[in-house]
Amino acid sequence: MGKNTKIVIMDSAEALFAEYGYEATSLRSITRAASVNLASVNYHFGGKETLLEAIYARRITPMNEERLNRLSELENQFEVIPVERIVHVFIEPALKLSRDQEKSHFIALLGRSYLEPTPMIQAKVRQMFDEVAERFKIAFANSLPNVPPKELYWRMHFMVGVLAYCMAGNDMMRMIASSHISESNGPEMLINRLVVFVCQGMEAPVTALNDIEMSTEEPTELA
Amino acid sequence: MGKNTKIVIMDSAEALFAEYGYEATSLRSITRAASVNLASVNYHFGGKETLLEAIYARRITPMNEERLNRLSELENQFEVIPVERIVHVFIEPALKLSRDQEKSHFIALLGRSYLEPTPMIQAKVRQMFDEVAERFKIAFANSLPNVPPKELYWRMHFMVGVLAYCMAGNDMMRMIASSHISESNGPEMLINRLVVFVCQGMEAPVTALNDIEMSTEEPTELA
DNA sequence: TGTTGATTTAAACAAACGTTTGAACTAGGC
DNA sequence: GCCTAGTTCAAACGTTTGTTTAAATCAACA
Repeated sequence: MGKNTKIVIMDSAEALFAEYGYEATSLRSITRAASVNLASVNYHFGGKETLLEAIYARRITPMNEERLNRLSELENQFEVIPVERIVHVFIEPALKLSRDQEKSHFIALLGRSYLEPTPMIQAKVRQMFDEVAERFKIAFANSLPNVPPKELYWRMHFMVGVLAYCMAGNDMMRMIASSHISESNGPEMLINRLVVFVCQGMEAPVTALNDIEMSTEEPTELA
Repeated sequence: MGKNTKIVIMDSAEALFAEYGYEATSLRSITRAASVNLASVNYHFGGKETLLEAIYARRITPMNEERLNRLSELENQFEVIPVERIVHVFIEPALKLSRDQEKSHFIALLGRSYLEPTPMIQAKVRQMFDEVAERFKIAFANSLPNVPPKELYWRMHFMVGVLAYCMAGNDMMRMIASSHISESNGPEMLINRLVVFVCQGMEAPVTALNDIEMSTEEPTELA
């Protein structure tokens, strides 16, 4: 029966971490929401920090596997993969989780984690992310031969940034959840819009970089 | 002499909040870093939460004023403002603060604040931001007559998202700070790259939205 | 049925938290 | 020089935090 306790704890903690943040969520509020004893967290997970790691691992691993599998499919299917497909395969496995009532809490938690200062969180998220980033970097490089690697590096960061923001769901996801937006079916619409937005940025002509050498009006105030 | 104490406290708190987060930073660590008495925070600011509000107000107000002033200049200068100029005037006043050693801490703090779950922080940041968002929304609408308002709404969110990510400086800013990247002068390079990236997304043809109706491979697992 | 190992429980732990208190101190104005 | 308002200070306040302990309970096998 102990297996069930672990799951109940992770579910409650996941939701509370997402809503109030890791630091602001106490083990007491978690165990109260899960209707288990306070000591259960330390017994099953070792501590608060290890609990968080377990929560990350539970969702991130399958999500990244899906990203990589679907990227492999694209590599088999195309000689040179259209950029939209790469972007879509990167973004969709993350944002589609917000459809799932059960997993939607985690996606908000993960979105925030990208900006979280806590070193342990930083390390954990980065480690799990770098693994897929490398694969996608290669894929992008193949589909965007005109974009130099260094430029690609930055644009991928931008992609991750806006994705993290959408995952965290700064009232954006909440607005599409509350379906007073008549058109289309929730997250799908957001995903499509985001893919279009990111693709345009990824495919931007690199020569345009120096075109925007506009007058900064005021002199630089520090060296 | 009390004025100085307030400033020293705000400076230390700003840096610590940025590095460890609001919840994880104690008043004791703040006052220790500032070399003032523990009770000083409550005496001068009323409490931890009010201290944070004061820190926000100190930097956000002038930043937003600069954005609005420079947008007004553009409105006087152009019949129809080029999109890059609007994007630049929105992004630059924020990211240029990371050049300033003193204010760079705050910009990281603010970047995170966009995703912060704490309700008080959410409210404060949104309130101070909505004021400028409305003005820029109008400006964008004028310069992008082919983009419907609802679409514009989402794209502006994307812009804010990727900007927030860059502000928070998830090791990106750290990499450009550590100048082992030979080319160009730090934040300027990031600003230009980000402007290009965002502009492409803002100007994306709206018809492209439905072009990306790609096979989602697996059936939607929930309704 | 009795015993063993795994799990749950209530209670307590020391440490750290934000905040409050009242006395000590430091200026200017009369 | 004293007095007053503003500020600093050490100390303590009551809570809350994550973690630990040891007894109680449970499930299953011999």
